[in-house]
This record gives sequence, structure tokens and C-alpha cells, in this order.
Amino acid sequence: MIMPVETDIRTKIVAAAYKLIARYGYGKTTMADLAEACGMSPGNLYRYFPGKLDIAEQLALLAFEDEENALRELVRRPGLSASEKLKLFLCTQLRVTHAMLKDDAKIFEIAQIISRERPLLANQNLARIRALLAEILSAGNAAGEFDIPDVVSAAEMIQCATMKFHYPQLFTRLALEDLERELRGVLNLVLSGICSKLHQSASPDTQSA
Amino acid sequence: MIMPVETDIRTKIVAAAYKLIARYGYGKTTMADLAEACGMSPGNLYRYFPGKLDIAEQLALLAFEDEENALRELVRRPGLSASEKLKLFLCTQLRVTHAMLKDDAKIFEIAQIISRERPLLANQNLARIRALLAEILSAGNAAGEFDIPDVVSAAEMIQCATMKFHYPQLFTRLALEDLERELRGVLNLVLSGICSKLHQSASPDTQSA
DNA sequence: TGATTAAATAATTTATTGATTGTTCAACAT
DNA sequence: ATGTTGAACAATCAATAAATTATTTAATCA
Repeated sequence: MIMPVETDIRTKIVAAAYKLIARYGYGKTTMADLAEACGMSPGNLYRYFPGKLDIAEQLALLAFEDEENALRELVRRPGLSASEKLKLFLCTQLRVTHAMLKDDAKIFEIAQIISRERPLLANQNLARIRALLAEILSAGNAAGEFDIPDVVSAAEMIQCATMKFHYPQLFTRLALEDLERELRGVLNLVLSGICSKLHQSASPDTQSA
Repeated sequence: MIMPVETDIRTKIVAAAYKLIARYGYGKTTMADLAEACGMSPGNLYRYFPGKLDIAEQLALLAFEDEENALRELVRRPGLSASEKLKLFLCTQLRVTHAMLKDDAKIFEIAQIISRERPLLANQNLARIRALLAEILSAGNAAGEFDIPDVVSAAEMIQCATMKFHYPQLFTRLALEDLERELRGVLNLVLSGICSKLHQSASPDTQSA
């Protein structure tokens, strides 16, 4: 009863925040602007969110969720080998990040702010992505494509090995094509190590997405 | 004739700068302080260096050189397998960086400033380290330990895969032990891929430094 | 009584001003 | 003529005041 109403106004606030922040950036979007866009006083916002950062957190969580859903859909896609999925997964992630960095810098900034102020959330996002990676690796094991004794650990190590491509902004000014080339190279190296002997000669040569 | 004198004063300036910066940091070390320490006027410093940043650059180049020399000595050390050398090389690099971050933060800051203001120099340092990596890989090939078709490319990819450990300052919430564990995991993965079939069962299990 | 507001309060940002520092260069010293 | 300085100039930093923004709360409204 109270829940739906509250949820509707929260949702409305989040949607309005998304629009304003995409346009003006987080810092330049004031609570007064947001309240006006929602047709209420600034003080009323605090009945729905403890503070400005919490609204940003909600936006970041939605962005993480979108990313994870897209990647999960990939993982569940039939007709691809595990190697192909691994490559597609990580290349997609790189492309999405790179595109956002380029085209939606103001929204991207929210993820950065949240990563700094709420590191647990960023780590949870990484953990969920790792779980998806582990899923690919498990499927590769089950299909006899991979021979990985511990898929959870391997997923963690693959994530570490591809950290440069998860947070390209921290490491480099390289163009997307260069980053993709590097990522493909790293993945070929990694795949050489995890592919079972039966697939060793074929998988590292398979073309990526 | 002019050359030895000029070199001596440049060297003197660099040495004085090192002392002052190690103590006060780059930002708090003024050209006036430095000139006084060298027994000359501030204006005279500009006969030897175009600007303050150029003095910092010289210090960074010296630090890069020290690092590279230490790693080169490692690479040339007899009695270690290529796998062991690879692990030792990258673990040493991580430890040296981590220790500097902890114990010589003001000198470390210079490398960061130069990486930002003079990215070419930072990239050249990475390239020289990559060449040392390639040397290890070549030796592994020659010893029949590795089976790498293109050691230059593999060195590049190994560097990309270990980028997280090259810049530990970006992951300050991780303890050194955690970073080392991750690095070992990544290297085991990589080594699984580059070890020749004859060494496949032994090398990934070898204990690191 | 619960929801909302407008004003008050606290915190942060911005603008302004003065101080400091990097750099240049005319003047001076050798 | 070459080397050096100290003052002038330009750029940056630090301190302070003013403005703005986030948040809280007493008062008002439905």
C-alpha cells in the first residue's frame, strides 16, 4: 500500500536525476533542480533518499545491473563455444565501457564517484561479473573444451589479467582498436593455458567477435 | 671542455633536487630553495634545465634506470628456469613499487607527475621492461621450456595482463599479500599457455620467489 | 495525523585578493 | 664575450569572504 506509492516517487526521482545528471553532470545538478523537476520541495527528497549520493548510488546500481544483464544474456546465448563466449564477453565489456566513457561521460562519472565513495558496491559488481565468467568456464569444462581444476579461481585470475580493459581510463589513452587488439592477445594467451589438450590446436586461433 | 663543467653542475643540481624533493616533496621544493642549495641564483638554474619539470624528469629517468638495471640483473642471473625468472621479475617489480609507495612516497610522486606530463617517457620505460620480458621468454624458448611463436608479442601481452600489478597505487585497498597472490595466479594461468608440452606438468606448479 | 514546505543551519564551492613561486631578461661581474 | 644575478613579469597557490548547495527541522497544509 505505502510501498507502491513510495516506489513510484523514488522511481520518479531517479528518472529525473538521470536526465539532469546526463545533461549537467553530478556536481552541477542540485537537489533544488531535482526537486523542481519532480514538482516538490528540496526537503521532500530526503523522505525518499538519505542524501544526494544515495540517488547517485541508485543510478550506479541500475547501470551495473544493465551491464550485468547484457553480459548474462551473452553467457546464456546458445551456439557459441566457451572460448568464443569468453572473448565476446570481455570484448563487449570493453566496448560498453569505452563507449560510455566517450559518449556518456557524465553518467560514467557516477560510476567513478560510487566506486570511490562506496567501494563495496564496485567490488560487488566485479564479483557478479566474475560469477558470469566462472559460468563460461564451467560450461567450457563440461563441454570438454577447457580443463580448469578451479573455475572460481580461474575466473578471478582472468579478471585480474584483464583489469586494464575493465578500467581503461586508469591505465591508458589508447584507442579502442588498440585496446581490443591487446585484449585479444591477452585472451589468446590465457586460452592457451585453459584449453584442454583436445582443443589446444583449435581454440586459440578462433576469431573473436 | 665546456661539457665536463656543464655536466658537473647539472649533476649537482639533480643531486640537490633529489635531497630536497625526498624531504619536502616536489610541490614544496621551490626553485629558490634548490638554487640556494646549489649556491646560485634561481635564474641560473635555467641555464642547465629548461624548467622545474625537466629536473623532475631527470630524476624520474634515473629512477627508471635503477629499476630497469635491477630487473636486468635478475634476467641475467644464472641458475633459474625461465618460469622462475618470469615470476621473480614481476614479483620483484611489484614489491619494489609497493615499497617505494610506502617508504619513499615523495620520490614516487615524481614518477607519477612525469607519467602524466611526459607520457612518452613512461611508455619508454614500459617498452624497456617489455624487452627484458621478451629476453626471458626467448631464453625459455631456447631452453625448450616455452613454446612461444612470437616472444615480442607475448611479452606485450604479459605486460598487459599484469598491468594491475604495475600500478598498485591504483588499488590501494589491496594489501601487498593479496596483490602477490593475484599476480601468482595470473602468472600460473599465463605459464600454462606458454609452457611447451614437455614442461606443461611441472612449471605451473613451481613455487615462486 | 501524515505529508509537505519554507526557512534555518551546516557544509561545500566559488570568487576574489594577496602571497608565493616559476621564469625571463636587462644589468652587472668576470 | 661569457657567466651570473636580482628584479620584473607571468603563473600558480593559499587564504578569505561571499555565494551556493545539501540537509535538517519547525511550521503549515490536507
